Amino acid sequence: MKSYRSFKAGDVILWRGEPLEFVASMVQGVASLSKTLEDGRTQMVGLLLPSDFIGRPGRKQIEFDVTATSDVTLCCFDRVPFERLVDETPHVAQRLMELALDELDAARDWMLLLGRKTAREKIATFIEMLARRGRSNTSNLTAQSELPMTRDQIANYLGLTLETVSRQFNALKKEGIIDFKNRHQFEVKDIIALNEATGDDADGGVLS
Amino acid sequence: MKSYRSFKAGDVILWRGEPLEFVASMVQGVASLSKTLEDGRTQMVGLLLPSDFIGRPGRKQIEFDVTATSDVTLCCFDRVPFERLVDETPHVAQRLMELALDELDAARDWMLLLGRKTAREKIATFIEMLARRGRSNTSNLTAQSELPMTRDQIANYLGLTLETVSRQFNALKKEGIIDFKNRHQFEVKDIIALNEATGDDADGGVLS
DNA sequence: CAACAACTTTGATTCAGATCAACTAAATGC
DNA sequence: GCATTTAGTTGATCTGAATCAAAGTTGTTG
Repeated sequence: MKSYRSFKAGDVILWRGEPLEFVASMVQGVASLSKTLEDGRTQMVGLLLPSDFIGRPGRKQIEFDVTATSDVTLCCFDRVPFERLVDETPHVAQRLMELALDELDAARDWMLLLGRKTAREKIATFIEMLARRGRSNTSNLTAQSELPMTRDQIANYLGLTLETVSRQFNALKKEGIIDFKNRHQFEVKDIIALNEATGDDADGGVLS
Repeated sequence: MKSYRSFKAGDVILWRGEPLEFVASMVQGVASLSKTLEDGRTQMVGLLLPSDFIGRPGRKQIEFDVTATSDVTLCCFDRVPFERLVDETPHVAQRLMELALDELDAARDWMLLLGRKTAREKIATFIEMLARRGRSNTSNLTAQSELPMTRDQIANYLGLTLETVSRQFNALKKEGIIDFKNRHQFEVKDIIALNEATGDDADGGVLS
C-alpha cells in the first residue's frame, strides 16, 4: 500500500498527461512542476519541498511535468485505495481541500511576480521565500539556507534567463544584502533591505 | 438564505483580507480577481464569468481584491449555513474540490503565459480563450464574441501595458486573423492562424 | 590528478515592450 | 446636439532584460 521511491536529480517523476498511478508525499529533496511551450520555452509552475503532496483528488492525470530538481525520495500510495480513503474520511478530504487552496494562493502570488515584478524583485522574492520556507535543518535561527536549484532552473521558475539570475544574485551580494558560502548555500545579511527589494507591501508577510 | 446582489462596473465586490460573509455564484457580468504591489502595479489573477463560484471553503478571507469589470449580478448565500451544507454533503464538497483544481489548472496555464509568452502570444491566447469560453449568447456557432474589459484591464490581466495591447490587437486585425465590429465586439476570422499565434502545443486544447 | 563536462560569471550588443506624448473616437451628461 | 470626460490609437524614444559570446569555476571520472 505504501512504498518509497527514489529519483536522481534530473529524473522525470511524472509526464504531463500520464495516468496517475499513485499519490505521494515528498520525503526529501526538491521537485518542480513545469509547463513547456511548443518551441521549448519552459516555465516552472510550482516547487515541491519536503512534506508537500503530489496528487489530484478525483483527477486521473496531471497538466504539467514533475521533475526531480535534486535527488528525491517519495512516499507513495496507490491511487485507487487512496481515493477510497478520501471518500470515506471527510477529515482527509478537508485537508486536501486546504492543500489545494494553499497551492492556489501560491500560484496567484507567483502570477503577480511573473506579470509585474522586475528581475531584482523576482530574485529578492525568491530568496525571501527560500529563507522562510526551506530553512536549513541544523538550526532555525541561522539565516543560512540551501539554494536547491541551478541558475537555469531558477530562471525557469522566475520567468528570466540564467544570465539575469546570475547578475541579480551578484548585485544583491555586492550590496551586502545576501552572501554566498558557496554556489548552493547563501545567507541573508540584511532582511530589511531584502524585504524592501521584493516590491511587496511591507505588511504582506505579517498578515498572511 | 439566498439573495441577489448587483454591482456597477468598477465597484469593488470584496477587498483583500476582508472577512468573507457570503459565498456566491456569478449570474451575469464579468468580475476580476487582482493583486497589487506597493507602488500600484496590479496583476489580475483570475476572471469570473457567469456560473463561476466565489468563495473559499474553510477560509474566512481572501488574498486578492474582487472587482466588477462590467455590471455584475451575484447570487449570494450566507457563508455559515453554506459551510454547514458543505460539511454535510460530500457531493457538494467534491464539486468544490473540482472547482478549486480547475482554478489551479487555469492559474498555472496563466503562469506559463505571464512568464514565457510574447505580447503577441498573450493576446492570441486571450482572444482564443474568450472565443471558446465567453461565446455570445445568441448563437453557439458565430465566432462573434464580447470583449468584456477595457484595454487597460486586459493589460493588467496579461502583464502588459494598454498601448501594447492596442498595438497587438491591431496587428492581428491587419493580418486578417480577427476583426472588430466595435471596440467590445470581435470576430475570429482565422482560427488556425490564431491557434498558431498562441505558442501552445498544437494539440494542447484537444487533449484537455 | 588531469581532462572533461556542467555550471556560472561577465561583457557587448540587441530588441521587445515600456514609457512618454499627442491626438482621435466614443461615451456621458447637460 | 454640444461640451466634457473617458477610452483607444499611434508615433518617437528609451530601457531592462534577452541574446550572443567568451572566460572562469566547480565537479566528475577514468
